[in-house]
Amino acid sequence: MNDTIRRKRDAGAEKLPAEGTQARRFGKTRTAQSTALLEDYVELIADLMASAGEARPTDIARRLGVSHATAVKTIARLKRAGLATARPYRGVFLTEKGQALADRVRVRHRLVVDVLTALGVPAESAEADAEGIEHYVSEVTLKAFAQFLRARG
Amino acid sequence: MNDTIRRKRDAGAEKLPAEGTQARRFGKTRTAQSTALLEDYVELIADLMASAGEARPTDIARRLGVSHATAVKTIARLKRAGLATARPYRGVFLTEKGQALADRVRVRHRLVVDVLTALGVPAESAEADAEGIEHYVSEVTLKAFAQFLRARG
DNA sequence: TACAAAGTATAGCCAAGGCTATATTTTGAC
DNA sequence: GTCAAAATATAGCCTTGGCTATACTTTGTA
Repeated sequence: MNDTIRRKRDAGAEKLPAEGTQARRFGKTRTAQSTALLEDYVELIADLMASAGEARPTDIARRLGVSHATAVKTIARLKRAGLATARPYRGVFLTEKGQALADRVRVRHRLVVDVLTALGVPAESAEADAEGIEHYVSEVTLKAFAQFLRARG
Repeated sequence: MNDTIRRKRDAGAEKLPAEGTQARRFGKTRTAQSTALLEDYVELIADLMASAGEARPTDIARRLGVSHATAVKTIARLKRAGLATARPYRGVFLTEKGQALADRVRVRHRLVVDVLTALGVPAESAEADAEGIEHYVSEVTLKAFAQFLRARG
């Protein structure tokens, strides 16, 4: 029908901001998403081990709001990633690597929640939002957060 | 071999914190992930329309760092979601709904970047991290951010 | 005007992350 | 010691979001 668009297809093309930069940025975000779930699992497993003495697929599933089948499948991924060990019907355990990740995640989570709270976000929202936000906070930003909290006393 | 675990399988079970709450929290995070990508696309399309006068699959793909095929497929999803319209070989346009979403996303993005910057995060990191963070900031938190920036002048 | 290059679309593949339904194992109670 | 219930595992299916390879339009230029 009409072809108002497409007339001069490269008009303004060179005016676009550096695509490379943004592409890399988005790319990183995508990668972060794939690790976010594993981080959640590792965090939760460490939590369950500490509070209940063991981490069972059923508890993990319930806490994450997914089916046990899904939990089991993801635990298999954790094993493949070298973050956890598990033998059939015998519970899940974190490897050293998994424990290290859990520690890092826990610290980061705390920091994000504290910053949100310091900014005036209600505790409940801070906890809920941190669950999503924490996976996308870089080391640099994390340092700035810590600094901010320290300065603020 | 050993069965140290599993001995008393419900020990401490009732000591676990309210699973319902956390399950819902994680559940929300999952849902947010599925909309995050569409938000990115809508945001970018609006940006391209404004800066280049049109939004073409190839440009979208390049800016997002994905293949054109992936971009085309996701654009189809945008159409299904009622956020965009597109006819073969004729570019992508936002619907009213899509434009409204783009506006909301843009405002939110700005707010997140500004808050990060105010906290001392370097501009580049702030931009990069905001790309991931913004999708997980609730309305309540957004309000707190705005308030914080206002109070801080 | 014809044609090559650029852009666009489609098909078919893969892994992740979700589900339900169907085994199988373990456990605790009888 | 049996056996039912609970937990666990497996199989098969779906959607999303990525890819490459291949085919088809559009466009600008020779």
